[in-house]
Amino acid sequence: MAWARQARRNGSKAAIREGNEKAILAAAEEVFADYGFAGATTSKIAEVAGIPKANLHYYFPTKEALYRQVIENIFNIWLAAAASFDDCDDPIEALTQYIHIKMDISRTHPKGSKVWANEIIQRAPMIQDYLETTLREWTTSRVAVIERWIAEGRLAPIDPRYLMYMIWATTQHYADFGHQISTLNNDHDLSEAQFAKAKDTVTQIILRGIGAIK
Amino acid sequence: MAWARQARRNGSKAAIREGNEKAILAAAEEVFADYGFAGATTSKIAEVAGIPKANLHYYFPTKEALYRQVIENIFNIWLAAAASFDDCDDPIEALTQYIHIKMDISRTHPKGSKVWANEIIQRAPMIQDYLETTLREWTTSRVAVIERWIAEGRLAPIDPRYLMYMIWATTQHYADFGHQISTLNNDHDLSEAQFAKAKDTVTQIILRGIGAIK
DNA sequence: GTCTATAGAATGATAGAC
DNA sequence: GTCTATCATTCTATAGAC
Repeated sequence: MAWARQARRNGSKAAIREGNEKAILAAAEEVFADYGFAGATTSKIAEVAGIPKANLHYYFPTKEALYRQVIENIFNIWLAAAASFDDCDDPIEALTQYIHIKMDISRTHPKGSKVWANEIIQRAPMIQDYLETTLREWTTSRVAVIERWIAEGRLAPIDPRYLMYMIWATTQHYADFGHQISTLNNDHDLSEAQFAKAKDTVTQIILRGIGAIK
Repeated sequence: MAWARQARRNGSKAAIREGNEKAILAAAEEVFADYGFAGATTSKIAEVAGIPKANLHYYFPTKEALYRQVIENIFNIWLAAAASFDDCDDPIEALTQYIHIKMDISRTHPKGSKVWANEIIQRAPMIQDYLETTLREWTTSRVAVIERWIAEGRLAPIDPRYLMYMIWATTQHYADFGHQISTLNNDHDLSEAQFAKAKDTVTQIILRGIGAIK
């Protein structure tokens, strides 16, 4: 389409759309994280995005459409992180890698994690389909890998599902409960050094806990 | 007060108040868990409690007052659980006990846990005072105990704070993310046996992870 | 202590001029 | 693509009869 190419080049139409959509999505992630779906208001999102409320509805017809987009974004980020889990058949390396990436995402995308947490707490009224398809399949396949490692005597005989929940819980806690952690850190966000220490502690306890290291 | 005693005996006034307050608090816990503070509506709470909305405002003048009461309840339950942590100076026994009780609370009070999670995700707009006083003091004193255990060579040298966050995250996950866990369990809540297994797995990984057991 | 009716404010979404 | 004005709905909270 000639007009779209030209638009991107000279800053009209498509370029404007792209910029505004980004601003709206960033604002929506923040407001949904802070208030949940029901508590978030489109006017607040528009205010944070710096546009009139009517424009928000021009780009995203409904609050729900906007919300689903935000949820999809964090879910895809996590899925991509999970891929690294498969790149390697050494349990120590694979799990270390996975825990580290999950911790890093909690640090870089805390808002998305919070939106997800809100959605699950509310029993996934909008995204139950993801849970029953993609997430269920992903989990089943990784459980199988861990079971094989156990069968090969490379890990202690723990139930892989509860290990997985533990990894999710612990890593996402640094995003979802980040405010509590900061408060207990004398009202300061964890420094880079502190966060590195947390990441290391989490990894060590889990790997030692499943008998992967001494 | 003679009238109050009599009321409790024959089912009028004070007895009615007690019954209605209980019903409202239970309904409020459920609705706040499902929608967060901003998303919950007083009419929904009244509906779940089975009373007209105007009566709800008769017992609890504002939505915020009701919310604070719900939050205080779960916080006090956790504080009581934490006491058991102190009853014993053996790290294995104390931590096992604490993890078990925290897991049991996730099983028996999932809604309260969710309300708390929502509040923290939203950066504690209502209960920041608890975080800065009671929770901070409690944490500091327990960190000191764990540090002593480490100094005595009874635990591996991990940072006690990150261990504590791990225990909170992992145990509360079974309440806050219970819906996700059920979905991955083929849409069934964890059975008693499965939950016992989860509890055992969590305890084992953590205790082994911090070098308390082999 | 109960409950209908409603005030007054805020919400999601749209119309229509620019 | 922007934005003011506004509609229909829903919200918290209260007034006032019973």
